[in-house]
Parts: sequence; C-alpha cells; structure tokens
Amino acid sequence: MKFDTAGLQAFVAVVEHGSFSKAATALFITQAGLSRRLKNLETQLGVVLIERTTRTWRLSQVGHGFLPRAQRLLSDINNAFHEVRDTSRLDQAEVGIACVSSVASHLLPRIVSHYTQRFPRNRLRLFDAAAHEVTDAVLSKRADIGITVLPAPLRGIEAAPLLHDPFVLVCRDDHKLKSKKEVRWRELRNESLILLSHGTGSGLYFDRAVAELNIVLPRTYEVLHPTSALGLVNEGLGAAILPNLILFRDAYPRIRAVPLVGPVVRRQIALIHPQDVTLTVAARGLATIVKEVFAAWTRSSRQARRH
Amino acid sequence: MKFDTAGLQAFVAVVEHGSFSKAATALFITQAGLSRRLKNLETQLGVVLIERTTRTWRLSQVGHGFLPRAQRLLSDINNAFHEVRDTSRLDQAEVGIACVSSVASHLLPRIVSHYTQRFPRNRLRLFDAAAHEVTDAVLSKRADIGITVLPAPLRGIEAAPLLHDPFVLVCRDDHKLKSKKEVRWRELRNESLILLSHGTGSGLYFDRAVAELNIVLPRTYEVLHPTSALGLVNEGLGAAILPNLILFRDAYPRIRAVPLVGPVVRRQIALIHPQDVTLTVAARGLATIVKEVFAAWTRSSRQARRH
DNA sequence: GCGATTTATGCGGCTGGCGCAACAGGCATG
DNA sequence: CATGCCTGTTGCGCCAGCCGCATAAATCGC
Repeated sequence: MKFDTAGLQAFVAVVEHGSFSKAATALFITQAGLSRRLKNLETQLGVVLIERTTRTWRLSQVGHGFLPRAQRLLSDINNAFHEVRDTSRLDQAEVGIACVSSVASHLLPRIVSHYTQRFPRNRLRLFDAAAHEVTDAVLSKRADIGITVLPAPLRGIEAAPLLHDPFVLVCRDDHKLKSKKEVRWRELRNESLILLSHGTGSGLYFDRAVAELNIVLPRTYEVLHPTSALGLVNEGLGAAILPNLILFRDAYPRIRAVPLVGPVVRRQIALIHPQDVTLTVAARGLATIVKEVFAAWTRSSRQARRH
Repeated sequence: MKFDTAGLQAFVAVVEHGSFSKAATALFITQAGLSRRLKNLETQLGVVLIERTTRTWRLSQVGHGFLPRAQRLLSDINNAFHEVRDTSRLDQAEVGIACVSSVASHLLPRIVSHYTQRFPRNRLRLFDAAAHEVTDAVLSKRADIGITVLPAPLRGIEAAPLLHDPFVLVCRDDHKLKSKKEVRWRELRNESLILLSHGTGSGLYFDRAVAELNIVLPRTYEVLHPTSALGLVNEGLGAAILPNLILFRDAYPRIRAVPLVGPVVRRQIALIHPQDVTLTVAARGLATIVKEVFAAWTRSSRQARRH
C-alpha cells in the first residue's frame, strides 16, 4: 500500500486556498495536475471528498470529516521529517547561494521567502554578484549553489538549466515601436539604443550573439547595470535591449517590453553547483525550491504573454 | 514537498522483520528495491537511520529515535485511510472471489490472510470451483473477480495474466528420474504415468498442448483431481504430470518435481473481472493483493529453482 | 582462506505523473 | 437568450523515477 500524500496535500490545499488554481500554484504544479492528484486520492479512497461543478465546489460529507484528519496527518509528517533533519545537523543548517544580480533582485526574494518558510531553522547566506563571481563563489565553496548565465566557463561545475531568458526591446509607452507585437533586429538600425556594456556577463554574451547576426547596432548609450538602462528608457532617451527577466512588472509603469525576433536571442539561466561534492540536505532543499520557483515563473510569464 | 511513505514503510519493515530480504518480501518488492527505498528516505532526511555492513545492521542514534515516530505515522495514515473507506460504504464492504481449486488450496489462503489484515472490516466470499465455473461466477456477478486458467473462453471478461505455470513431472524420491535436472517429453514413453482426465480445466488444456507435440503418452492412470494424483505418486504407482502450482511444498516429503522440457508446456493463470462494470474499491484492493501475492510467489519459486 | 549469505549497484524497461492544450459546463452581462 | 469569460476536466505525449534482474562487494562462519 502506497499512501498518496501528494493527494492529501492537494485536498487540503484546495480547501485552504479556496480554489483549484491557487492551490496548484502554491504546490508548484499546474491546475490540471492538481485536479488529477485529488481525483486519484478520491479513487484510492473510493470516496468523493469535494463535490464540484466546473464553477463551484464544496466539501462532501465525508470530505468535511476527513479534512481535519488530513491536516493533522500532514502536519505530523511534516514535523517528523523536519525534526529529524534538524536534530542531525544543527551545524550544517546554513546554506549559501550566489546569484547574478538580475535574478537576485527579481526572483531571489521569492526563493528566500519559500525557503525560510520551509526550513525555518536554517540560515541562508546570499551573494549577489556578477556572472563570473557566481562561478567563483561556487567553486571556492563560499556558496553551495549558484544561479548564473550559461555558458558556464569552467570545469568542476555541474549545471542544470532553469530558464531561457529572451532579450526584448524595452521602450517607453510613447515610443513608436511600443505597440508592435514583435520587432525584428533589422528594424533597429536607426534607433537610439541603450545596451549593456561588454564588461557585464549578459553584455558579453549578448555581443557575441548579435555579432553572429551580421548586424551592427547603434550603440547610442552603453551602461553597466540594467537598472540604469531602465532609468534611461524611462527618461525617454531611447529603447534598450535587455533580458526579459530584468523587467520588474509595475516598477516603471510607462515601460513596455516588445519581443525581439528574427531570430530570438536568449540567454540561458542555470543552476550550478560543484561537481565533486554532494550537496548538503539544506542545499538540496534550496535547489529544489529554486527550480520550483523558476518553473512557476516560466509558466506564469508564458500565460501572461498569451493574454 | 513529497513525503516518502514508501521509505517509511521500508524502514519500519526492516526493523520489524529483522532483515532486508524479509522486509522486502513482506512489502512485495525485491530486496534491491527495498534497499533503494530506504536509501532514498535517508537521503531525503539527510540522516543515516540504519547503519549497515553487508552482513549486519543496527539502528543509528537518530534511527532509534525516529522509529516509534515512523510507526506512529504509518499507523495513523493507515487508520485514516481505512476509516474513510469504511465509513463510505459499509454496505459494499463485501467482495467475492472465484478461484480454480489448484490455486484455491495453495495461494488463496495467503491472499485471504493479507486481505483481512488490510481490510479487517470487509467480508470476503470465496468460491472454489472449476475453470468454467469461475468464469460463470464472474460473469453473473456472483464473484467480483476470479482467478482461472486461460484461455478464458468468453467475451465480457477482462483478463490480466498472473502467472505462467509450467507442467512438471512429479515423482517419488525412489523414482529413477527423480534426480534429473530436467526431463524431455520423449523420455516418458515407457513410464507409468498419472494424468488429469479430460474433464478438468487444466486437463483439457494439457491434452491439447500435448497433442501438438505429436507424442502419445501412456495413460496408465487418469484422475479427476490433482490431489488424488499426488496420493498415487506417493504410493509409488508412477509419476504424474501436473501444473507446478499444485505442489504443496512439504505436504508429501518424498515427492519431487522435475521440470519438463522440449518444449516447456505451461498453463496461463490469470485474474479476470467483468468488462462492463468498474470494480468496487473493495474488489480493487483484493485484486491488488492477488497480483502482489502471485508476483511474490513467482519470484520466490524462481529463486528456489535456482538453488 | 573460502564458501555462503546479505546488502549494494549498474542497467534496462516500464509505469505513473506531469504539462500542455483543447474541451465542457456555469455564471454574468447586455 | 446569446455571448464571452472563468474554472475544472480530459486526451495525449513525454519524461523521471522506480522496479526487477543480474552481478558485485563485503562480511561472517567454518
């Protein structure tokens, strides 16, 4: 007999969040997946826990009785697992993550929040750094894992891809290209452009990629930090080409992003860790959360683009 | 976070049974599988629960503390799941199984014992019958599921193979063929043979198979029931050809089984159920247990043959 | 030492679960 | 009453993880 704890979590999450979709997001899966988990549990139990139409749902008689029990069960298991983890390595319960700044400012907060919620007793060390510094930090073991831009140049590093981050055209809402569905690189020849300078990690990668397109872009402005670029755009000094991940939704209400195609140029964001040592439990937990947060973000941004 | 209840079961089972292999058997998996489950759990927890050499093991400090907790957890989950199942259908908590007698006398007890242990509140109806009666019982819904010999002749029946049961030569320990590793059909021409009569399910099937071999076997004795055949063999009246499954280990200490080859003739045992209705929860539980018991028996008999 | 016994591991196959996308049923708004 | 939107369901294809098998490795008894 295999007990479907995932199903239990689904059941409890639906009730606690009040909706399938919200519960799914909280569990880092799609709504479809959650629907199936719950169904499986119900099949296994031979019982309907939640009576649902396509639009509303309510607990069944049995479900109502089972809910507190399920909650209790889950929290028991949770506690048991965590206590075992904690008792064993109070000393190792510190984990470091190095992260390129573009991600650091955007997704890292979410990661941290989930991590501290799930491992309340562990301490988290954060390194916000440029791409090559991230690799250094991981290799020298100052950080357990890192989030950086591929290609990761060094041996001794294991990398797992997290996200393809396309470069997009960033412009203010009064820019002539703002309402296009997509812009081709060739259309940018006579634009006033703000680019990242060669010094930065993404800048270097970007330059190489553009060189292959046989296009010379006007380098009207060149900045070291993406946020400066956003500042310039906001002042109406031109359009910038930046990785999509940089854009904080709502930070600059007047700023728009337009996909750049022909071809799409992306940078690859990846999770890296040393090859030679196995990760500590704390680090593995963190890595899992990183992957989940990125997966969820990928999904949600894909959805956002569609609407 | 997905909780590894299978790992918990593995851990507890090892301690309770005192050995990996025994625990594995009890959980209906191989020793290798169990070893991996435990390892996975330990990795997930970041803790060694059982310190082991290849030959001995003992609980680690942490494992010792965790054991009662794990047991408690499992029994809680168990109870919760079962109570929900039970509350929902006190009326349906009765399940019938029809079974050919060769299996009934041998494996059915094991199945029943596991079932009542796992579903203590459910009642079990047993039909011990000949092959065609089993099919009848299932079709007429007198039984929820059946165990019979293929080919199952009828439509409206869904069959899942359980076991290839080879015919073997059964002889007493003073028989001249007793110590051969295997016996070819041709060698039996001048033996005194005890066969099942055409009337029985396996007998019919057996006759057809033998006819295809272009061999005429001496029908010295012909009996209706396998146990009678065993009795005759035990009296030294000849050798019998019977499905392997018939042999109760240790029932007749002087009786040996020798594989019959050139070619191997098998009968196929299968689990059947009606095609048109979905099984009740109770019936599905029983079906699962049937499959597990057969799988375990297949493995153990294969091992036994190897040694 | 050497065989027997018990756990660990590399490998291949398969199943279950997931995401995706299309669908279906309700509810709101006009 | 029609139309569109919102939410849960379902078919499909894919992939990771798990299992069994075979074999290795390690230890104990003799």
